[in-house]
Amino acid sequence: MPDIKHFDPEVALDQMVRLFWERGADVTGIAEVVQATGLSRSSLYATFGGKERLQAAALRRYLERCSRPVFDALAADGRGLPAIAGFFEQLVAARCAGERARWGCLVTNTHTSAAREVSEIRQVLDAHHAALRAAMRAALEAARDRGQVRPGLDLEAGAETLALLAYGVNLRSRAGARAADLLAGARAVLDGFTTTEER
Amino acid sequence: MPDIKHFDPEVALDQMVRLFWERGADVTGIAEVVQATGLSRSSLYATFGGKERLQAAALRRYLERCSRPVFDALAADGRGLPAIAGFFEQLVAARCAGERARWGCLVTNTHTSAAREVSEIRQVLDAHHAALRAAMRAALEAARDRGQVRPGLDLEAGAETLALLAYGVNLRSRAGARAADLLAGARAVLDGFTTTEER
DNA sequence: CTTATCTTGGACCGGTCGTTCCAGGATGGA
DNA sequence: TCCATCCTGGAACGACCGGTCCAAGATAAG
Repeated sequence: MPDIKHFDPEVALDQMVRLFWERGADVTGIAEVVQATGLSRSSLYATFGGKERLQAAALRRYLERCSRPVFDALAADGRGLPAIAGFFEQLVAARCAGERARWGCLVTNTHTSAAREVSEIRQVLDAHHAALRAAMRAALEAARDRGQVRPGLDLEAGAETLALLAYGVNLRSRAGARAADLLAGARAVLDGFTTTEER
Repeated sequence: MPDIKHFDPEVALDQMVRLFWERGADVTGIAEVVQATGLSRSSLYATFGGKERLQAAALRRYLERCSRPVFDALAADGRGLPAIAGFFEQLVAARCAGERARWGCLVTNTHTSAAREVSEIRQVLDAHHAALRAAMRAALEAARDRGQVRPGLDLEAGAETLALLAYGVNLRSRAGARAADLLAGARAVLDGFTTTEER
């Protein structure tokens, strides 16, 4: 029958994620995508559509491949507050050191992108927030069941707090914040959620 | 002697702040600045320099006119935790309602801009963070002196926490977060900082 | 009024933007 | 092998980008 694609769309998506994440989607031209993926404009447009669709597809893939696994692990981790502390330690380490230091988080970065008005992209932003908040909520519930949490803490509000904190960490890390500051900021929140006995 | 400027540079700056803030500096072209200010390219370049200089000047003006007064008021407010609570209530209200709803914060938005690498701009980002953190620190000290703060709270870390939280609020508000969620998130942090008696 | 100096409007520059298009190559069933 | 179908490379599109330039206008000291 017809010809078949000469490339793997998922591999191409991974390369686009990397590009949009490091450089910023708004300031990345199609020519750069062509160069990074090795594809031609034709293949790009035939497979994904225009630039907004490209950005949306890359964002979805980031959520599924980078965010979701971490969220799922956090939600499934039964240790309670130590799991949340570990989440932030891993986060700060990934944002401030290694190959992706100072890249921030693609979802966080997209919050300020012009494309945030596109409904396809806004939906991913909202889905990300809901998933992050749900994972935090699950970890807080485990903490409450283990008696680690101070009485009177609203778990829903606490989950929102931790999500907002993660956005703050991602944002500041892209501008070169020091890991120690970010870690101390996260620890102060968790200490405030802890029972006096456990603290 | 020579001719004199036919416009007020500060008024023009205010119009640029508004433009960059609402639309995003990266995706705003010089032509839009020309239209918004009513100036010609010549006057723009003669007065401010190229686009990065424009962006830096607008960012500095935002800090001085929008951020600094609020920070100063917070630092001077002796009420302690209620002052911080009031800060977040005002912040959420300004970000989620009124003329500038969903604009976020120009400084927060600039953290993900391509121009964050420009040293002139990075300096403003860092200055903003230092000022915000110092104001939070001052308010926390007042709270400690009034016995509102739980024993063992590291004020420096707590100030960083509150600053990160503010960035999170600004970021999420630009994507349309609900005011109630943001407020609840802020309140949970402050509750965690409060002594059991005051809570 | 003249003159020196600065500002202003707007044409213009090369380059890049996102997008479209088509000729030619590759594919696999008949 | 032939053919219908799809994919690919690359040229080309108009629009816009940030930046430069200069003639004409405005200004105020002499």
